[in-house]
Amino acid sequence: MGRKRLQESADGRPTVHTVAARAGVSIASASRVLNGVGGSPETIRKVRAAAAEVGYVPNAIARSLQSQRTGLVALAVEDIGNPVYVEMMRAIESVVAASGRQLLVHATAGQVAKETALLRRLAHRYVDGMIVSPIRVTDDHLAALVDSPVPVVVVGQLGADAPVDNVRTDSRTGVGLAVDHLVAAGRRRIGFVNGPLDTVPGAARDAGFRTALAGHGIELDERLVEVGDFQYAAGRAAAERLLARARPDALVCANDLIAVGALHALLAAGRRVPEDVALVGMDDTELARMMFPQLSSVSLGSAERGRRAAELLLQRITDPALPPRREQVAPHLAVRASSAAPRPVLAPFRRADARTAEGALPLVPGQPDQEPTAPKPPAPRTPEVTA
Amino acid sequence: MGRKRLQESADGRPTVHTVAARAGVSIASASRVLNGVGGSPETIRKVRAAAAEVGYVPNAIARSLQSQRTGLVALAVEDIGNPVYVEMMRAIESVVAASGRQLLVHATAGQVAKETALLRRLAHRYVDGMIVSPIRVTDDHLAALVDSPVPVVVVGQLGADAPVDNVRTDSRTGVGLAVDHLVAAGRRRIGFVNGPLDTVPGAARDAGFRTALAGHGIELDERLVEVGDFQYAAGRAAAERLLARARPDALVCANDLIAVGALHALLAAGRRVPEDVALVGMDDTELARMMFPQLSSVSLGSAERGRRAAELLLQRITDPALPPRREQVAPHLAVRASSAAPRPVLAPFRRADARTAEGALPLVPGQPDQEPTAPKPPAPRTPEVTA
DNA sequence: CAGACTCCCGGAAACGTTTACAGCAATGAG
DNA sequence: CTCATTGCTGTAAACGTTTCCGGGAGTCTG
Repeated sequence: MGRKRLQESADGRPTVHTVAARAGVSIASASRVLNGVGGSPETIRKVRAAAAEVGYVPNAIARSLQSQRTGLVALAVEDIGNPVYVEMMRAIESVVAASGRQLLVHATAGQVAKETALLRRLAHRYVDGMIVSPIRVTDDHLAALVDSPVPVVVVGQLGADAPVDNVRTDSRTGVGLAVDHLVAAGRRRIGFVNGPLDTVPGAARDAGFRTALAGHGIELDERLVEVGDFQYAAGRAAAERLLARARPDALVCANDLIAVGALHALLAAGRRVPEDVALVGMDDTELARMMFPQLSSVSLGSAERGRRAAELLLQRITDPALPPRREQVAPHLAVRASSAAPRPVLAPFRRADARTAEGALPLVPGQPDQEPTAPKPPAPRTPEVTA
Repeated sequence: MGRKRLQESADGRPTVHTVAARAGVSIASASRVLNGVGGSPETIRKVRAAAAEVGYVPNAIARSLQSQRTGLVALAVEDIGNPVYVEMMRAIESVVAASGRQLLVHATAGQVAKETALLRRLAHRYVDGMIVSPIRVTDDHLAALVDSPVPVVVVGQLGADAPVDNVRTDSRTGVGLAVDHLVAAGRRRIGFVNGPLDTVPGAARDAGFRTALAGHGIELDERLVEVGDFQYAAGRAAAERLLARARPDALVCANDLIAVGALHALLAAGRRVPEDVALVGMDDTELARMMFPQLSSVSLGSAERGRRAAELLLQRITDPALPPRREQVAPHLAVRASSAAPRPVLAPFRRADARTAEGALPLVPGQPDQEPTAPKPPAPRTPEVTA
């Protein structure tokens, strides 16, 4: 004869069978009581007691198999050390939590393979949906996204035709805001420290920088452009390379981590910020405000993008038939001390290293930021919680 | 008659039944082929083809129900915005990934209820194990940890008797290292900006600070102690309160975020760092190196703790019968520019506010750190048990 | 050529839960 | 007093996979 049907799970933990047997009722009754639907007072008492005695804890996997949902939502980002993703994550979390679900985060370290694998694994029903923010988008990627078994929302640029829910910003324009601001402040030798050009944001920002300079009739000196990756150390190294061969009077950085690296490089090289070199970062993370001087930064609305992505996802989870949607969040510039001092120039700018010191404001951090300058609050969006 | 047994899942996606039917084989054969075990060449061909045609993707939930494992490991931390957790996470991730599993992160925002809920939910079998790093430990908490249905490893202090795998550091001693260093550099009016005292690390660091001062025969001026929380903004505010009522010549901060806040407060108040006030943070995160001047910081070995915790967890997953283990990682101090200038004092220190400026090194960031000075405090500090 | 061995296959049971359905007792109305 | 209604209950069928087991065909050995 076969192994007698036990009432415990393989590893010895109690199951609903255990509880039912102990309470002297059927598993159906036990399950009902445990879920709080139905049951006579007496049955409820017995089942509750039995469950407590054996320390019953339901197996969520089994429950999910039956109910076809897990109550979990995943977020896959490239680098969880980048504060921009932290802000995004917080925004997503609050929306997701409000729906009674739980958010799980996975860092992909920008490896396409890893990210695709995650999709192909988690998405195999471990989660009810996921939000991914890829910085490189390959065809493989796209394919995995398009026929994902669970709803997916992408934060970031994606081919216009991709039938995937998508929340993006316009970082080309964003870079333009920074350049406009610097030009208005009299800066002309504007440098750019970017991330890898084979990433979506890297390419967009490069294009934005060139377009913006051209728009002001400034010819680009290629020695003023340097590329690293989107991290602090690489940003600093890239800025050092740039400073070794050129004398910018302003630097635009492709994100705040790079900007912090550049700030360090500048100070170490004895340049004053903003008097000698004005500095503008991107993403407008908390990090920008933590620096001294506080960094001007182009906000790409990461919290807002996160919030909207989460809402899109929840909608799609409840109604998978929805057509693919695309939303856009406008960038805006937060001017702070690192670029606030107008460069006192009288005549058409000539000598790049004719720097003056006076005229620079004695900027003290702690002053309220002169918040968003540019395309003022994009829309009457619902008030956002995050900073 | 009842609904005919369909070969598709409820939501219309193909199942192994679909594939088997289409390939003209049994589900057992289909499953075998899909898992790469057995199958004749012909069968393999047919099944593969069928799977590709219908776009079959296995349901991981069902698989997990059968195999009793998910291949997922969760990490629950309080604040994912704190770089110390990012470092820990990276270390854990690399160990976990090497074992073929995937790491999921959940931020609990320090809410006990949330964390316990996570435990009670994820732990109900969604993951094969989890690492949690609670900053507040309640009885509820402890109970949830002890009888978690899946293996749990705690990073942080826990009652000595708790039968839970546990990797800790000794932050009492850690604070002592900072104080020793500052005293050796001639500082006497040493302030302390701490996190909440009702947290485990907050309490431990407070005790460490008091003990260390006493060890040097320095009487503690309570005005030099201030409390916020473990974030940047609160740290800055706390430092401002402290500076408004006292004139420290050094500040120890309970973590690097607070230290950055304090740095900001100091610079805004016109104090030079390190000439006027030496500054030491804790956790030795990347953030400390990103500041200008770079911050001295007490490393609590977060990456190492993460790595060890992950190893402990993997061991326990494979062998749940292991007795509870406890490991400890020793703190050490990284001295950098923010505290490197010895305060030039000749005679036994007298007047607390008799500060001098000369003698301070013109410290340039970017110099190699004078790495770990000493797990070498004056007295062999009590190796610390619980907090 | 017979027997043993190997390989592949399909049926069916399991993983632990939820839930449709039907039976049954108690209650209320007429 | 009868019948319909209500409220619980238990049986059993799902959810989609993996895997044990027995049977059949083919191959090798003696």
